[in-house]
Amino acid sequence: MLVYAILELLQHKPLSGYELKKRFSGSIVFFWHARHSQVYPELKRMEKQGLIAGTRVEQETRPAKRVYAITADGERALKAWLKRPVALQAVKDQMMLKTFAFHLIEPQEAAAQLRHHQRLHQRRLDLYLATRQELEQRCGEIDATGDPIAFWNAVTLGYSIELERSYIAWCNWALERQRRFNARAVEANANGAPAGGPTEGAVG
Amino acid sequence: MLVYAILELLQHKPLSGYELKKRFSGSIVFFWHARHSQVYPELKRMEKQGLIAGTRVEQETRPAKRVYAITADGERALKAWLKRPVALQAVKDQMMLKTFAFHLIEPQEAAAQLRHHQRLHQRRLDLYLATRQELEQRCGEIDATGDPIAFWNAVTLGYSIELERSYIAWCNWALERQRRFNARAVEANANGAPAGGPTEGAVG
DNA sequence: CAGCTCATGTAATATGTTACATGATTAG
DNA sequence: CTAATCATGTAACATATTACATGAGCTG
Repeated sequence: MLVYAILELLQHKPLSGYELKKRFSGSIVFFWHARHSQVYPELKRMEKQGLIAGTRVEQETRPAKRVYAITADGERALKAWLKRPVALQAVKDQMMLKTFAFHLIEPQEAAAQLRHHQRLHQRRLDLYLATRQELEQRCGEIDATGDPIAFWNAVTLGYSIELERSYIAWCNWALERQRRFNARAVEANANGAPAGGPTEGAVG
Repeated sequence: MLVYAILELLQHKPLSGYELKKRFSGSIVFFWHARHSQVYPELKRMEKQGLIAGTRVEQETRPAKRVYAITADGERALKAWLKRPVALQAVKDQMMLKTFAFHLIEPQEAAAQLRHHQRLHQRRLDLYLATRQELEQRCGEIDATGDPIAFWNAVTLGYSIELERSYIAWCNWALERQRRFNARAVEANANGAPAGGPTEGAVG
């Protein structure tokens, strides 16, 4: 997949490994990322395959760099991939893995984790919203300008924003449900009834 | 991470590698998964570390199996991990990576991809909803029973469901936006104005 | 000259996927 | 007897992270 992420970035304009790495901290990083230790070897492999072509570029004030441009072969490969249907991706979510076992820790600790996580996602949401503002300022009303690059950029950004909002809303919902759950448990305890042991078959 | 996923599953009851693999197709698979080729070696490593203990169990009608139980050390490790705050996870989304470059393919092809993807997520949502129904039937009104295992199971399931709904809604939104975008482009074309070239700086 | 950014790499390790491989038992 | 399920593994490969390593040139 990294191959295609790189081809996408080079399709806009030729870039060096270092510049590519920085683009992976730009808008594409919202749904794909890579470290330079992965990018440099990948560029060499791609050049050997003929998907990209590198040229050494001397600079006046900075050290020389190796700039890669996408080739005709590279563009064909990219377009072919774009047309192949994606399979459903498996979800991997550490926070959910933890939450699934929150019955093992104290309720207030679980709540703290949820609040902490909510703050992190709120910060990320703020970043995304700022990015969208920037995009809109640079490109104006996107539907009006008719620029398809800006258009699809806005569409993916819209997804990223929705995702963060979902996460934040889920944290709120989970906290609220937990409050109600704990209140009932305390109430049941006060009435002398046990709070309920583990239910066989809840998992699986 | 796989270590903790396995510890979580073994915390409920001892399981063999084969049974574990199957649990990874149960409710936990909605946010974590692993193949048997990863599970078996991991179990050996964990046993060497003393987090779990395996016993050979003979069976009457089936081949013998090796059942692993969590140890006191394993439980400590699991609880310690649960209390450590999670870092924000990087998003990796193939569909978004593609969508970001949809300006390179025909609009109707892009739309087909979006519709296809929406169908896949709808199927997954249906599975999740069925799972929730099952859970509610088995455990009754969860807040009432007071079972914390079932409670957190329901909370994570709620997230999975929300996630799929977000994706489906996003597909609809993207398709609708694309229709409007294309309509304007056609209109602009009819008026003799070009539909707008690539905008420098839309990416980065 | 100390610390920063630019620029590019390698090595060790960890994680994850696909394919290969084996053998028991059961149901039809 | 044949296909399916139960049960467990290894090997090769692909992907990704962390740490190590170097050196140019600019800024204060």
